[in-house]
Amino acid sequence: MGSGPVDRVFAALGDSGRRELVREISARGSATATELAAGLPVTRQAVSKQLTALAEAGLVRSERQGRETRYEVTPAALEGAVEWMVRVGARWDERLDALEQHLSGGSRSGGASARRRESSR
Amino acid sequence: MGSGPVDRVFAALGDSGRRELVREISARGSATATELAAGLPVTRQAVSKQLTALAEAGLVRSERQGRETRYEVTPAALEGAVEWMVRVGARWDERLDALEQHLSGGSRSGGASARRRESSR
DNA sequence: GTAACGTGCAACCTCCGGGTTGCAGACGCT
DNA sequence: AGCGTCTGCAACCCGGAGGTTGCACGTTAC
Repeated sequence: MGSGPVDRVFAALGDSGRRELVREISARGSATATELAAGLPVTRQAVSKQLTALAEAGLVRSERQGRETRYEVTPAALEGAVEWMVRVGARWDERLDALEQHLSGGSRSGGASARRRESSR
Repeated sequence: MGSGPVDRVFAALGDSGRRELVREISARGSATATELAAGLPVTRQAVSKQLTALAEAGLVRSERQGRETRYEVTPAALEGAVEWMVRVGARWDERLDALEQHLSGGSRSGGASARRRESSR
């Protein structure tokens, strides 16, 4: 049923704290548990535990460098989740087109360079 | 921070049971709480409660017809979630291209016509 | 060597969300 | 009207997830 990797991704992203972590790591490029915990009202262990969960979901990747463990996002895991959403939506094609336009700001050639960073809130 | 509508969508989709409900409603086109509960090992009230949560997240829409309340999916709410994922991914553009190819089976010209309905399970 | 930093593991606590039971209110049918 | 069905609301139970404290191990700096 839903025991595939997609399930883990959704479950992992279901928590706002973990989402915040992913977002923060994505913004910094990479980060350690201690670094992330410094800017949060929680303990390092809590962050570490969440990072483990995210890693098991395939959303982040841990890499030990010396005495610290750096984490970086691995967006590949999101593909399955997106696909799931696409399957759920009935007439999605038009929406996907609109989404491309919306995200790329009108032209898909620029790509990452046109990436905008304005917060959604 | 993450108090936007996107947060609710992710939180709602974070539960496998709710995901299953969305999936089932999407497959049937529309359904009632009692109908859905019939094929599940849970009570009608449980389903109803989950449907309420999904409705608050904007993923489904309730509409009362006579004495029964039918639910149908509203995929529009997923856009924000997808956009969030896109923002998280750094070099996402190539992945998005690959995703389009993957989803549409190679050609995006057909659009809705190329939509596939084979279940993933 | 030893002190300081960063990490991982384990036990414990607490709270919230999913589920259930029970009941009362709508609506449809005859 | 009277009965059966579908629904919504409220109170309650319980397991698990997120968080914390405490400690031990590896690593870098002095």
